[in-house]
Amino acid sequence: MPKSKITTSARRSDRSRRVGVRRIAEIAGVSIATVSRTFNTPEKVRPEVRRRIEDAAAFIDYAPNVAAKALSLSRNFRIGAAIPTIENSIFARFVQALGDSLRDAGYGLSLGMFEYDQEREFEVVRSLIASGIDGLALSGTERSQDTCDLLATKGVPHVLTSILDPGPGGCAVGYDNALGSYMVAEHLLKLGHRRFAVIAGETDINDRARLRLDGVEKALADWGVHLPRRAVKHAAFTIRNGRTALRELAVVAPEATAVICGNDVLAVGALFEAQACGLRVPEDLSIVGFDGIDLASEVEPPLTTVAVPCDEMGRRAAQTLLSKIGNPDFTATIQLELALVAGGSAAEPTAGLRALGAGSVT
Amino acid sequence: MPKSKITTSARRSDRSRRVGVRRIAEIAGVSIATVSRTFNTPEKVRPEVRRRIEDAAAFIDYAPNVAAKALSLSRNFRIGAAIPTIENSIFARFVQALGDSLRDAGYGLSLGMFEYDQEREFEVVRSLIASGIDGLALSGTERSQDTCDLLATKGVPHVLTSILDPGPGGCAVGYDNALGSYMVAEHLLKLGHRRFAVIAGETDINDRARLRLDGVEKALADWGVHLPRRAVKHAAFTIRNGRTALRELAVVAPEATAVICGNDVLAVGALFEAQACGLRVPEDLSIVGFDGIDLASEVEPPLTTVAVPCDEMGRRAAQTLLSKIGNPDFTATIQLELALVAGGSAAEPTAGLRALGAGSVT
DNA sequence: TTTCTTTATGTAACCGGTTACATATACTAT
DNA sequence: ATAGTATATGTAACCGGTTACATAAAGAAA
Repeated sequence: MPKSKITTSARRSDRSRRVGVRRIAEIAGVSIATVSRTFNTPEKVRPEVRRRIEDAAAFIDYAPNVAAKALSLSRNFRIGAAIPTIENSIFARFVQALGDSLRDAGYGLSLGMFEYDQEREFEVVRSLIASGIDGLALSGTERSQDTCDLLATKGVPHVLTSILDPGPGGCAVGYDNALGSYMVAEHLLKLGHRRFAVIAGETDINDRARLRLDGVEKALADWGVHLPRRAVKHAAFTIRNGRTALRELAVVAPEATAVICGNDVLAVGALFEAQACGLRVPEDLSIVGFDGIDLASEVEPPLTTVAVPCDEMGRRAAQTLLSKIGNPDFTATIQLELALVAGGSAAEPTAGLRALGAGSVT
Repeated sequence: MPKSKITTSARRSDRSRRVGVRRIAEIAGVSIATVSRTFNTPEKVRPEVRRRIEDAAAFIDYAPNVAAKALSLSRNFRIGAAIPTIENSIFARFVQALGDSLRDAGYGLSLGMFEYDQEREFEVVRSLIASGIDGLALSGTERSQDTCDLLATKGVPHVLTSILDPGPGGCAVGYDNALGSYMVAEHLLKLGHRRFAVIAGETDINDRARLRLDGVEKALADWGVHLPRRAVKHAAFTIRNGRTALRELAVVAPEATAVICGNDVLAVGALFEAQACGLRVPEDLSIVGFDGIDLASEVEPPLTTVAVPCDEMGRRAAQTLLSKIGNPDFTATIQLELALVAGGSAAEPTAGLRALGAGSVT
C-alpha cells in the first residue's frame, strides 16, 4: 500500500503548510508562475492580477527564500572580498563602499581578512568560495600559486584592487602606486631635501609596498639623488613598527632630513616616535605617508600624504565585478587618480634625524 | 504528445549533466542517500563504501552547493552582525573574532554598519534578515521600536553585545559599562583629582555611552565630588570631536584637572588637541579613555583607559548565538571582565585646563 | 467566419541537497 | 530452521523558488 502517496496528498491539501509563492498563488487564485512573474517581470502580468498578488504578498508579509532563489538561478547574490586587514581604515572604508554598492545591486558581501599572509589568503579565498560567492574582490596582483590555481579551476570572476595590473582575470580597479610615491618624493625634492630615509612596507610579500618603494627610488634617481640601502627599513604596517623603524634610522641614517613611509600607519608611528624623542615635525624632520587615512589628518601636524580614493575604488570594484559576473569575458582596468595632500608634516630640510642623535637611542 | 517527457528522460540519461551527489553516486555505484550519509553521518556507511564515495568526491573535486543545503535544511549557515562602525578598531577586532569563531563552526558572517543611527540600524537589520541569516549579533540594548518589532515578528535569534541587559531576546555578552567608567574615575579620584570635565558620547542615542556617563557620575557622587553640567560635553565618537570638545571645555570648565572621555577615540582627540595647544599630558592635564584600542597604547603618552576584551566578546557571542539557534529557549548573560590600563596619561592634578587659557581659544 | 498573432496564464520539471520510510542483508536467539 | 533484530542501502518526496513549454483567450487580418 503506497502510504507515502497518501501522506503526500494529505500534505498538499493541507493548505496551512503551503508557504511562499505557493501560498500567495493560493490566496490570489493564480498559479505560482504568475506569482513569480509578478516579482520578476511584472509587465507580463495583467495589472489587475498583479495587484491581487501584491496584496496577497503583503498580507502574508512575504519574503522570498534566498536559498531557493540561489538554487534555482545558480547564483548566490553574494560576493566575497579578501583584504589584508580591516584595522587600517583605508580598507574599512573600501569595504564599506563596496558593501553599500553591492547592497544597492541586491548583492551581499562576505569578508575575509588575511593579515598580509599568503597562506592565510589562500585559506580565506577557499573559505569564501566554499561559502558560495558569485565573485571576489582581491587586493593586489601577487598571491600564492595555490590561490591562483583555485581561482582558475573554480572559475570565480574576480577583480584586483589597489593596483593596475589586472592579472589573468583581466579586471583591475586601482591606482598607480609608484606614481603616488613618486609624487610625494618629488614634493620633498622640490622642498630641497636631498638626504632621505624610507620606511617601506614588507616589499617581499606585498606588491603595492614594492611599487611604492620603486616610485621613491625612481624619483630620487630622476633627481640624481642617491638612496643608501642602509636608509631603507622594511616593516609590517603598524604604528609600533613605524616607531621602531624611526629609531633605527636615526642610528643608521642620521643624515636624513626626510622620512618617506610606505603608508600612513607607519608614518604616524614615525611621527609619534620623532615627537616622543623631542624632534619637532616638520621643523626638525619631514615625514610623509601614503593612503590619506582619517588619522593622518588628525595628528599634529597633519601628515603630508597621498590620498587614495578608497570610496570610489569600492564603488567601481562593485560595478566591475557585477559586469564580470554578467559577462565572463568582460575585462577592464580602471585607474583612479591620486592626490598629494600637503598636510604640514613636510617642510624645508633642516637638521633632520641627526637632531635626535644616536646617543639617545637605547 | 508528451514531448516534455522525452526531453526529461533524455536529460536524465545524459549523465554528463549530473552533478553533485548524483554524480558521485553514479561514479561510486551507490544511491544519493548513501553519498549524503557519507558526508553527514559517516558512521552509518560501511567503510569500504565510504572510501569509494570519498574517492569519487575527490575525483570530481566535489564542493557541496550551499544554496541546496540551505534550502533543504532551512538554515543558511550564516549570521549577521549589525555594528555601529567598523572604523573603530574595537569593533573591527570584535568582528574579526566573531567571524573566526563562526567560520570554525561552519557559519558565515554578514556585516552591517549603521553609524550610530537608529534608522540606519533598522535598514541594516532588515537587509541582513532579507539576505538570509540564522541569527544576529547586535550592539547594546536600545534600538527603535521598528527594529524590535522586526526581530520579534521574524523570530530572529539574536544576542546583544557590549552590554549586560539581555533585552527580550534573553541573550547578552558584554560588560558593565558603568563599572568600567567608575573604575577609571575612581583611579583619578585616588590620584587626587577633584575637578573634572567629561567628553561623553551621544548619550541620547547610545545606551553604552549613557551607562559610561552614569558610572562617572556615580563615582564622583560616591566621593562627594560635584560635576557641573557645563563640564560635560556630548559628541559623536570621532577624533575631531574630541579635539573640538577639549577646546570648548577649556572655556567652560577651566578648573578641570582631568578629562574623562566616553571612549578612546574621543580621548585621543582630546590628547592631540591638548598637545597642539601646548599642554603637557599628564603633567598639566590628565586624560582618560575607554575601550583599550591599539591606538591608545601607541600615542604619547599611552592612554590610561579601560580595556574591553573584544576578542573574547566575539568568541562568546558566536557561541551564544549558535546555542540560541540550536535552542530558541536558550538564554544567557555573559559578563566579561574589564581591566584598568594605567597608560600614563593620568597623574596627580596640577593646573589643568586652566593652563591652556581661554584666551588662546578661537 | 476562419485563421493567424499576440498576450496572459497554467503545468510541471528543475536546481542539488537531506531524510523518512521501505527494503534487503546479516546476525542472534530460540 | 525460524523468527526477530540490527545494520546498510535505496527510493522518492521535499525544501521554495524559476522557467520552458503548453494552452487558452482575445484581437487582427483575410
